[in-house]
Amino acid sequence: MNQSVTPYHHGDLRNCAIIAAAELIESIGSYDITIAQVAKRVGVSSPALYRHFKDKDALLTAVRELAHIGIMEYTTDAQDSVAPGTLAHIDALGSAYLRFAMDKKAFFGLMWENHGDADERRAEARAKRTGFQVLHEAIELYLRKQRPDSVETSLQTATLLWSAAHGIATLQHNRLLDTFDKDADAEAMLRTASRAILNVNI
Amino acid sequence: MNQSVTPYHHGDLRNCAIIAAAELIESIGSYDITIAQVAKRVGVSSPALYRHFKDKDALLTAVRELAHIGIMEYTTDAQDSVAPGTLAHIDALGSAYLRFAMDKKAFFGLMWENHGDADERRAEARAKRTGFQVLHEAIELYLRKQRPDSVETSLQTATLLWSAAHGIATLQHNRLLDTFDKDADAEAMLRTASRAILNVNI
DNA sequence: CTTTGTATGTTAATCGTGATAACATTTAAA
DNA sequence: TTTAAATGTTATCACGATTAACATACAAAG
Repeated sequence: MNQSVTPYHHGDLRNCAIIAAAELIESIGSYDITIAQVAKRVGVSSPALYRHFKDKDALLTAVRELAHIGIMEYTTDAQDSVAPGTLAHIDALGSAYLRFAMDKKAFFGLMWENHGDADERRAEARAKRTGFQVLHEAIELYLRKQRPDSVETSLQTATLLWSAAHGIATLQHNRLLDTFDKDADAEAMLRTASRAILNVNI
Repeated sequence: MNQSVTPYHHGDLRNCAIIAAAELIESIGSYDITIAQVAKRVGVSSPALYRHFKDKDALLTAVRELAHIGIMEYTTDAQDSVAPGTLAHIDALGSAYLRFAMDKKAFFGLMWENHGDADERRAEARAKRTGFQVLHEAIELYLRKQRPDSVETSLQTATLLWSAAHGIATLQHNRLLDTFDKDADAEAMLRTASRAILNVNI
């Protein structure tokens, strides 16, 4: 006869908690959230979350995974409209990175926090490497076509370009680009950097 | 007749607290410190610190100022041994930035946390701009001598080079350079980036 | 079916930490 | 001196992360 309202067992608490945490982070624009807030959002008591996450950091690590998926979506979308291995392809990847950093500020910040135990760290490093490889392949393809004599430097070039993109994204994220150059345009900067590093005349 | 041991009034608590906090941060390699730890280190009760700092963040902001001074020292030292406006000068500045990031990991991380109220933010932005101007001047001088037709781009160039340096420093700080390219060498990367962005043949 | 163990929730309680309140001691100015 | 302003001290709070102790549901085994 019980109308089965809010059953004792949630059924999918782990996933719901991760999503709730992500929504919360997005809505307040900061990853400074509390377990209690997440629990409340899912409609469960705080300690319940500890059945699914070792500690608060483990929950945030799970959210970081979502963030990685999110940035990967931006990346994938960006690639849809460009020809593989072109300069436009590389630009699109950079642009996607910068847009993710600005659109999802809190997630972007969270992704580069490094906490968590050794295993979590390893898993994250893997996720980042996977993202990196997309850029690496685009650059390798580009070099193969345009600068075949420089193909063997593709890894270093990709690492350098990622660094440049990351630096621009991070400084913009901290509102420092404006501080240095009030007319700074992150995307234009990255295009300039790409061309310089790929040694292409504008 | 009192042997004046630990007088009631400390005398210079504000400064001592800042230094104690900095030492603590350096010693544990993290800026995740507590007011109580700092108070204990100075030999005073926790609430005493609140007579000198609005809150914990205000203390950390003060430590950040020290960090800015520290990076400025690295920068100044770096300039001593190079001729102004040369490529070597620019390299030296970049190298100083990277070395500070690795030598003083916790401080470097702390410097880019952005918390604090509006005033504190403004003060920090000013400090960062001051540091930036050192690079900007070096680049302007360099361009004036080597690429006079590009002098008017000095601000954009400086902003871009800072971004590259920051990206490299940050990724190295997070152990990601190794993840992407196990043979990555931060200083070499930055030199490559500088030359590419300044459009100089190696 | 029931029994029973495991998974998963709940409420109560602990503990660390930032912050404030209320009170004490110095210092310095009137 | 007397008094006000600074600067310390010892309670105390509030909050948030955990953990403890207990409760309920589900699922496998007899």
